Amino acid sequence: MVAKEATGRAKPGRAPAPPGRRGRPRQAEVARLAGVSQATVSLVLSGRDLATGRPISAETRGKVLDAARSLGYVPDPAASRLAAARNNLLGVFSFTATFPTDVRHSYYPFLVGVEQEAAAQGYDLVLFTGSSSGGAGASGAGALNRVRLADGCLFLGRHAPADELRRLVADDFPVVHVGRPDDAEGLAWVGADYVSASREVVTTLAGLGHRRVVLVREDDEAPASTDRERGFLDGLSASGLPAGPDAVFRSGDLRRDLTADRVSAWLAEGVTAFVAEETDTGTAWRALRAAVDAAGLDCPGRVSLALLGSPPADLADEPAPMGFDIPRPTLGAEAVRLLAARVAGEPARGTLVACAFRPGTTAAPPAGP
Amino acid sequence: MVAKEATGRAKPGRAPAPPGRRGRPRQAEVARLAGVSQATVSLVLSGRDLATGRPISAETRGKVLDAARSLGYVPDPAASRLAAARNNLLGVFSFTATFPTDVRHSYYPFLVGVEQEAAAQGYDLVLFTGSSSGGAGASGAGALNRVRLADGCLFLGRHAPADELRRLVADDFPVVHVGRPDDAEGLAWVGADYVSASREVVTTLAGLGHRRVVLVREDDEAPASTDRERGFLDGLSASGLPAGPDAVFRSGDLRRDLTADRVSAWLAEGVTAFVAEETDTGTAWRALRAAVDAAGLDCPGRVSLALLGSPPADLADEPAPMGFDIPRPTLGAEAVRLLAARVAGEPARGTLVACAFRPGTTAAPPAGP
DNA sequence: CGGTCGCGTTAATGCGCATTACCTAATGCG
DNA sequence: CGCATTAGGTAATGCGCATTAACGCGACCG
Repeated sequence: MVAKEATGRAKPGRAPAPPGRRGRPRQAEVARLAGVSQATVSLVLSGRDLATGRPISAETRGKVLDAARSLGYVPDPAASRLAAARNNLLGVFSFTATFPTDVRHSYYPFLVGVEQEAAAQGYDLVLFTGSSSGGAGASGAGALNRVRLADGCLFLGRHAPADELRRLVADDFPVVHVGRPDDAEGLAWVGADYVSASREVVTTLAGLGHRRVVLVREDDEAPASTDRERGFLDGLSASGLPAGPDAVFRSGDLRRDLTADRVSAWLAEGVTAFVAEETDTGTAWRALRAAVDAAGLDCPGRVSLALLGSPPADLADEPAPMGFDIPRPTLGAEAVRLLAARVAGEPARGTLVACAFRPGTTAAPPAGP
Repeated sequence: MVAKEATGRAKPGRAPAPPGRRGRPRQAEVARLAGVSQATVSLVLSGRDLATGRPISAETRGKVLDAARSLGYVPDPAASRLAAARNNLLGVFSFTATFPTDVRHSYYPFLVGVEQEAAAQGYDLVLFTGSSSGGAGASGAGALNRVRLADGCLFLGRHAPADELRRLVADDFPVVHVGRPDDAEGLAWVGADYVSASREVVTTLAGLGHRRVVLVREDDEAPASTDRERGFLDGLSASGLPAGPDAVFRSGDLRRDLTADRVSAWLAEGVTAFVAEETDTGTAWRALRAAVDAAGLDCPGRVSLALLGSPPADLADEPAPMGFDIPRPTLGAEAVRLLAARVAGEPARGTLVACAFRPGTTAAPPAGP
């Protein structure tokens, strides 16, 4: 029967019992007590017998269950996961440092959705911090490799090192980027639908009676900016309003260029509403408000204002501007759903999540002439 | 050399490559690439060669390290742990559901500290989702077991299933509870020092000239409540003020019992300041404010008020009450520090974290007679 | 110049569980 | 009654890593 005592070697490999494992009973002990084999214990306890048409007699089941209960058996997750070749872990990698307050405002609401959906899908979360030299890997090159310990990973933040990310994607490691990337080559992503949301803001203004609206934006080319502009222009067209180049005011230094005089001039030309893009610093919105205030204009009595996004945290007390909010929890949940699909083998794709329109109190029908 | 093809059996046990592991390189592959054995790879990567006086030549080290880097190797946490080692993962298990807004306010600030300190100590975090049917285990019995995958785990929330937690502790699994538990039997914990903070509030009031102060509290026996009362009474004694039983007003229904008349009566007796305990709902503070308002008393002109904690989120706009804030990030960081120590083998202990005194605008010297 | 170290490396082994090939007995079927 | 099934269970195997006895090979000693 047994026949391999060929080598008379001793037995190496015996490791000292690690903490947390001490007197814990194993399946083998349950098996001995129940008078069956370890394999049977595994089958019964995992319920795999019923599922896979591999019936175990009720009597045996009972004996095993009793034995397990009386010994207080609990499965070792490490062993389970090792044997099952999957660890039920989803990574969340954030490039932005954790400290800045402005990030926390977007990161944690997002995390709420991630957490909820991950739990629903049966995954636990591993948080990788881009800053600091966390975990095994340093922060330099190869830092992203840490995430391979999970079954898949979410990436947040604009400053993702493209090459390293590409490497992961090339290795077929399931990855989902949060925020539409510049170059979505084979990369799965979820993003907010700025185009539709911006369009809705504009059509709503048009519905209030505004015939000339101006968009105020910074001078960059981020997808987030161009999407908003596109939505803005779409909205104008859809409302039958002129969507020419003078409907957009673009400047690299809004604080300097967006003056009270400029605003007054627009009013004289028939402009009755202004729309600011959202940026992480809220520059456009601040400049717009400042200029309108300086011009002594009442809002929404004299001019209507809207913000294509949420106001910066420090302006949370002021009256809510018309605009839209990014449903961060939803975004997080959608990201997890997509990632789970990737892990399950589905191909990469991009997904847009609708934003929530916010009526606010800064818009009203235009004043009479 | 080889000699055990004795049994002509086929090879069972081969699991089909499941999703989620795909191209993840293993030590064996690194070994092949480097032209050494898997054991050598393990020795080099774990740095165990230097530590245990088992030197590996610099040349071999280099080859292994290069191979590992180029393959993007990361150890499998489950395998590491199974083989009696660490995986540089710390768990965070929260019992309270994550959704309720009131929880987010305390959970995420705490997480900020945890994250930062974990990164500093070289750990990554695993978020075990307590709510919902998370991870491998259901939410029922044995749900806590998932945490054994990590090297240790933080537990948040009051509703920790004592028996399961006890089991982990009994198995010598490193655990740190956040919040002083009712029964700290062998359990490591971190908590806020309500006693000292409450005392400071009282002595500050006394320093302003108040000679009679009343504490308003609900009728329960949570450590958080009794600690505050103790600190309150300590503060009175330390200031040479009467700390008799009539210095504490205790009621199961403050909204009903704490009336304007009652407050007026206290004033007539010479009371010039009131202190409310903090609860999750802010009941005591709300009731106190309502009564003072109803009595038409100016604060801090006529009476001084203080809150032994932070005001509830919905009252964040109102003037800040004198009191103290729980330094949640610090608490989180301290929890991680303690957990890391436990993982390293140090014995369990409890730790108190000092709260930050908040002057606020609701306290002033007592009005003249 | 044979024997011994010392050093570097490898082969073998097990952690606890899941999986599956195979085995035995009881039963069905023509 | 002989053979094919089915039911019920077991033995063997491997997941990926850490550990350690043993091995090979020069250097060094006597």
